[in-house]
Amino acid sequence: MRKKITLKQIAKELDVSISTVSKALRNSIEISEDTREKVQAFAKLYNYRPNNIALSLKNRKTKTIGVIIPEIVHHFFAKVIRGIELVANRRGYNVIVGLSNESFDKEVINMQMLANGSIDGFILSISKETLQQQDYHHFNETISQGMPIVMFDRVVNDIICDKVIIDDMKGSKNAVNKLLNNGCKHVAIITTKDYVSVGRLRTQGYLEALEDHKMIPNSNLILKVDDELLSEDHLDSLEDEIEGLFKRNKNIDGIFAVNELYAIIAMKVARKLNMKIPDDIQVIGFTDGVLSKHATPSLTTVSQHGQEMGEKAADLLIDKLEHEEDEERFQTVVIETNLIERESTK
Amino acid sequence: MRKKITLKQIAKELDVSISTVSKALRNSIEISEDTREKVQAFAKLYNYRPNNIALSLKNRKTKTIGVIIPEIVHHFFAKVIRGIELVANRRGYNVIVGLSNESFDKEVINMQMLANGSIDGFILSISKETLQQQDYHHFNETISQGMPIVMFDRVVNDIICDKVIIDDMKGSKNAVNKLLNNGCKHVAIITTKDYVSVGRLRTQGYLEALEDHKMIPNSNLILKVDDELLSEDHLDSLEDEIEGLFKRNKNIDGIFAVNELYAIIAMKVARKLNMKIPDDIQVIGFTDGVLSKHATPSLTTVSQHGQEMGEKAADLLIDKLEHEEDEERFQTVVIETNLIERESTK
DNA sequence: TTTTAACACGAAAACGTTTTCGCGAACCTA
DNA sequence: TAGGTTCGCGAAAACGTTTTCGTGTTAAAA
Repeated sequence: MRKKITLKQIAKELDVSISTVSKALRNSIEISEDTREKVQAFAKLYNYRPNNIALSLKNRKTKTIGVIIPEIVHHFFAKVIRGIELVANRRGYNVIVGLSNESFDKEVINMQMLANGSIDGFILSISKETLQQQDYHHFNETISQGMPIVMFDRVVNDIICDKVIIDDMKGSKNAVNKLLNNGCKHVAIITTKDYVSVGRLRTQGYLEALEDHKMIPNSNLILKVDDELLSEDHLDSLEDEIEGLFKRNKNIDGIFAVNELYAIIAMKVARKLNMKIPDDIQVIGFTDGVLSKHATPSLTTVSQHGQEMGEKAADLLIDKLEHEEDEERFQTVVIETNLIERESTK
Repeated sequence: MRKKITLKQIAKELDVSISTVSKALRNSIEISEDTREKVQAFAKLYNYRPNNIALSLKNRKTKTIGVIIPEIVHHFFAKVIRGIELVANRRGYNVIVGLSNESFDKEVINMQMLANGSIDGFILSISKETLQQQDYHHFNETISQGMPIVMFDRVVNDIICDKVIIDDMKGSKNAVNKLLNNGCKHVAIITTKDYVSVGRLRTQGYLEALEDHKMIPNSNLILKVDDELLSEDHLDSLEDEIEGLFKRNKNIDGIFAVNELYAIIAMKVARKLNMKIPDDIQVIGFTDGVLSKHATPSLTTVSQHGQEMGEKAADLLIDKLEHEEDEERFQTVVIETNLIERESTK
């Protein structure tokens, strides 16, 4: 077992000083060609690589960015990470991942674990519990210590930092417009409780689309699902809720769901009730995941461009890290959504 | 903006030495109660936290583990990461993620980026390209530098290290047995080219199950899909290939697919050809992902327990990191698969 | 030959910790 | 009072780098 070699060991072997070795490896003109070649040959032979930790300590930057997300087994977040990793790597950064698991405490702990020198900045999406409790002190503290944060998707106005979001309202408005233009007269929405900002905004988009079409929203057609239902065991009761929605409103001919799963389950229920998709009922979901693409019929959906969000977030963060100039200028980047039309709409 | 405070600054403020501050914070008995309280109060006030990088350098361990996977937008790998993160966090470790994107070069580069002091050990699953080229020097070099590796799922015998795998052969044998016991007479398999070890093993399990039932394998019923087809654009040709399989073998009444997507597409094709599932044809997939659960009909599948694999891998690695004793003993842990029966089988 | 300049290299500090060792002061024991 | 303990604290080394500055040797200029 050959442990990693250090400058000191090279210096000793070659009977020169550490400084000389360091300079020789960095091709300093201070060092004679002779010595330089000797040192470089030796270093190559022993496969010398500078120790990252030592560099981090010296430079007081780690070239590592911390990513805190609520959940990783999730198509959207996975895509975001892929985007982050892509540009981080391209720009010479590593990515540390922490999962909050939608819990406030885990979010705080994870951030503390990383904020003590391990990383140069954060990219994160806020956990549901944090959104619910509206306790953002850990974000503000981190920022006030001079560590930049870029938030994506689930953001909040109270925190002043760079943000990457989609226009949830516009995206869902487009989707609902599509349904209405396709002739739907009774479009229902399956959404979440309001404290999830994206749920609230998407509901708003739905309402605006109706308004534009001079239609009066019918509260019976708005189903606000309790988020807990997403935990695996409760899928059945989610199904029941949706079935209830259909049965109470026999005339439903369009469904807009604020996420993929809701839409898929809605389609399942529709099928069970012998409604033909898209003839009797048209369905649009949000977030383009693997389910939308491979469901039968495949699902028309609002694409969120997770990877692009990740890339943009990473670029914003690294820009901030590398140019202290515009330290105090924060931007909110809006990624355009688009409607991917598939078989669930006409 | 209050930058993070250091021992040195505390020492200066309180007019004591750095050593005293350090000891006081760690409750050393060397320090008088007076001083201790004074220091701790000050530290608390300024929210002092030891700098991780400095600790890493001093202790020559980073309490960070590096994870290299081929792809993150993938249910199975995401589950593994979740498992890794879970126990890593519980045991005081961070997780750095690198994506090889199924490329040999990116795998090598990623490992080099991390192996220079950034992490204490690796957990990884080998990229397809690496498997194809059978070039494992980067693994061996890393190991010979004294950095432990735990491999999961896609492993290879040539490398001596801890491994976490499933019994692919047994899992698929069970699945095919299920089909045969359910009365299928002509079971086809949709698998990958042989260089993907898991594909090869699963094919072998299929053959063994046939043999156990005294059935003679029919090469027409074995479809080896070129992996490139998985790249998004080629889904259509994958569908065509499967349709060809069905049309050439009108008597197929069972399908075993070595992954979820192949199974889903097979079901799609079957439906297109007006075959009823599970009456005319029964289908079983591999890897329990979101598609299997939410497809219609839902898919019977061999569950791979990704999260458990991740947890086990992390435990193995951290055990090795923290107990140098059994440094030279390596184990291969086999996680049991089980068949999740759903609507696609009788 | 003397002064100057260029050259080649080494010493040391710094990044932020922890820990070993040493040392002075105060206290106790004989 | 002399010697020994205990107490409380500080100096310094170490982890592995990079970089600034100083210094001795040699070659060029006067």
